[in-house]
Amino acid sequence: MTSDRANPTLQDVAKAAGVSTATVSRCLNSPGVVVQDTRTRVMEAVERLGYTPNFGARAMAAKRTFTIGAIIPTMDNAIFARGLQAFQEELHTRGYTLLVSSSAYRQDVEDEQIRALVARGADGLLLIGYERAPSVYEYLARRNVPVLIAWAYSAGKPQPAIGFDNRAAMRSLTREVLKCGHRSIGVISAMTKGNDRALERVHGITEAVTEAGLDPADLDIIETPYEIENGQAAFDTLMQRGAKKTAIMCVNDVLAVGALLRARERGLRVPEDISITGFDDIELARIVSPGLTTVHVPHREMGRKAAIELVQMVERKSVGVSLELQSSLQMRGSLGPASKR
Amino acid sequence: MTSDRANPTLQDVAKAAGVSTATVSRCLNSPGVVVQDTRTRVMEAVERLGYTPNFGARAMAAKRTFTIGAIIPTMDNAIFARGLQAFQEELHTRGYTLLVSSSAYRQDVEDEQIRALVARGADGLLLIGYERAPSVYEYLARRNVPVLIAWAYSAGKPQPAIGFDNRAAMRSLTREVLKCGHRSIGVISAMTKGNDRALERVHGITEAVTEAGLDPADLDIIETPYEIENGQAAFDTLMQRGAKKTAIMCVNDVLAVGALLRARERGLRVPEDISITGFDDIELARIVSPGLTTVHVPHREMGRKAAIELVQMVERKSVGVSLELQSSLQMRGSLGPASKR
DNA sequence: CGCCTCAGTGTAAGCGCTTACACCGATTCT
DNA sequence: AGAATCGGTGTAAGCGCTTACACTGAGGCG
Repeated sequence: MTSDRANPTLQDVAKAAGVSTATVSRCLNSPGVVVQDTRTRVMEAVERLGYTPNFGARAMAAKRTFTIGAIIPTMDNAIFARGLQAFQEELHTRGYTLLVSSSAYRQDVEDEQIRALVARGADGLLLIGYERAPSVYEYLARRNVPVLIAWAYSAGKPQPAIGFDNRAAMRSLTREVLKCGHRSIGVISAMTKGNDRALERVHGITEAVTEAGLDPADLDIIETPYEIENGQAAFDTLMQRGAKKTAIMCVNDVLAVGALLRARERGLRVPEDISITGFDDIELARIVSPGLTTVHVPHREMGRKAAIELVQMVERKSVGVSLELQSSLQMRGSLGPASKR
Repeated sequence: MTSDRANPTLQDVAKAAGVSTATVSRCLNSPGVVVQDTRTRVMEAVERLGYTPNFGARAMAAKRTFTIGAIIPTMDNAIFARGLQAFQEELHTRGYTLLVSSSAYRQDVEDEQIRALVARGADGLLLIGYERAPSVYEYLARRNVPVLIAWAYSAGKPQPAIGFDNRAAMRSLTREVLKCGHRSIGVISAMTKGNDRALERVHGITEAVTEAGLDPADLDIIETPYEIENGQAAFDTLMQRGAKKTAIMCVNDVLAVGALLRARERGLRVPEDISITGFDDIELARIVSPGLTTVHVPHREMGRKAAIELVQMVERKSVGVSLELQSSLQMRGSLGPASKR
């Protein structure tokens, strides 16, 4: 039965090496405690049989999986990719494996995937942004699974997070835009429902505008899903309605690139005829011409530090501390003085 | 003990609902077989306790996980993202969950991750390209885990695959380049070690060149890792050595974009002074200006069909059939007539 | 009216692994 | 020399779940 064609088990290895299952297990998990001679014999049997431990069984017995789960809104573009890559690398050096799912920016999907990852025994979870149903946090707390929020940071939130202040960053960028003399500004936002990063960024714009003594109601704001095409379409809409804009601020680079492309297609010169700004500083931002003025986010640093902190939490060496990283303005060619009409 | 603060188990639910564990299990897995009344009682208990089945235990007992694993070379750029997204979506509609890891283009890492996914009970695996150690295929065969190859297709390989003929596609693109009068061609390839797609593409170029009666030895080929920066550096190298090139063919869009940027930085006009081509037709290709002439790959279709076939294989309704998809040339501005010196 | 059938449920045997505890022979100490 | 110690190994009890099989009572049948 046990030596059945198929999957060798600990039993099989033990038998093959002439030791007990306990010894085999020890060879695999704490080799130091087994004497050299036995160990080589066991390892050889492992090799010969092509044995791979059954993860489920192991997790069940050990109550640890050395697995971290991450759920990102999308894999479709590069925003999360860089940070996640760094996250994974750091995790790897610490002996953890990363499991990733993407929620397609849908809260119900995210919910489902959180449960899936927990059920799979994820020792900890990395989630993007704060906004989700309280029941989700309750569930996680009850299951005692540490969670770290990334890509966002707001003082005063109960959840540990590592990220930057989306609102403040956008505020500074907006100040620059205003400094260039722009007064009629269009805003292309991602869908803010369930996406607190986008919402914070929009807030940053309105705050800066207000602070400059302007009426934020004059901002022409449009919300659209996260695709280049939508950036293009939104740009059209914005140009067709209301006062003539001299600047378009986008809450992320993908939408900004869409706007930029469309501007070019419409024969507008950037920034002479119209300025465009983004957020995130993904690769695209420096590829397009003119380069996109945007907010630079320390993706890799964030990923790396998130990994470090989350592992601490998982190993109960930390209850979760928040960390605010600094974003910075990345000035490129797409922002210029407001065109005098 | 069982009602311990922490994770409710089947036991707990059973007790709370006043039924046996078997009944709870049945409610969860084949609700049809349980009478309405009991079922609602159980479901209510499940809800109340916030119960989530332990995946490991379930996998161990049922020998099925409804999980598919995929290992891609990188998440760092968009090549695999689109196809993977489609793959995941299709999987989801069929009740499967996708687990993704990235191997950073390293075979040893891939190897490790294959084992990790198998250990986690992946019912099937999606792998990119054919090239890997035979021992890996043996391992998978022994463990009886269905594997589907994607992003590549070569007739005559034993493994089922879904993809396109990288070599033939590059051959046609090269023919176009030759048709434009280019005779001195530089090639920027990704590292071909362990990356059969890149190698095939290079072969495609040499074949087309040979077929045109030229000497493939005149091709100036350079290999470099997969980053925009490297494309830029490679472009410099290529321009500095050997005969003056009129066209640079890159085995993928990322490198091509790097080359394009550098060309621009060096004050070269594309395509008047130099032509540049890519491969993959990722988003970047249409963002840059001039747009990149490249090979369009049906990413989403590939992802979707891969999911369908792999599920068939996992459910033992197919032993794995290969499917060749058609790629097509995507002509944009970056390819033009050879500059007459 | 007793027997068979069958739908609905319970019982219990694993699935493959980790680990507390027991055990044993070889040192080391007094 | 005998006791205490200790490193190396085996024994066996779960971990939480699925499922073959056993059981029970209600309805249909002759």
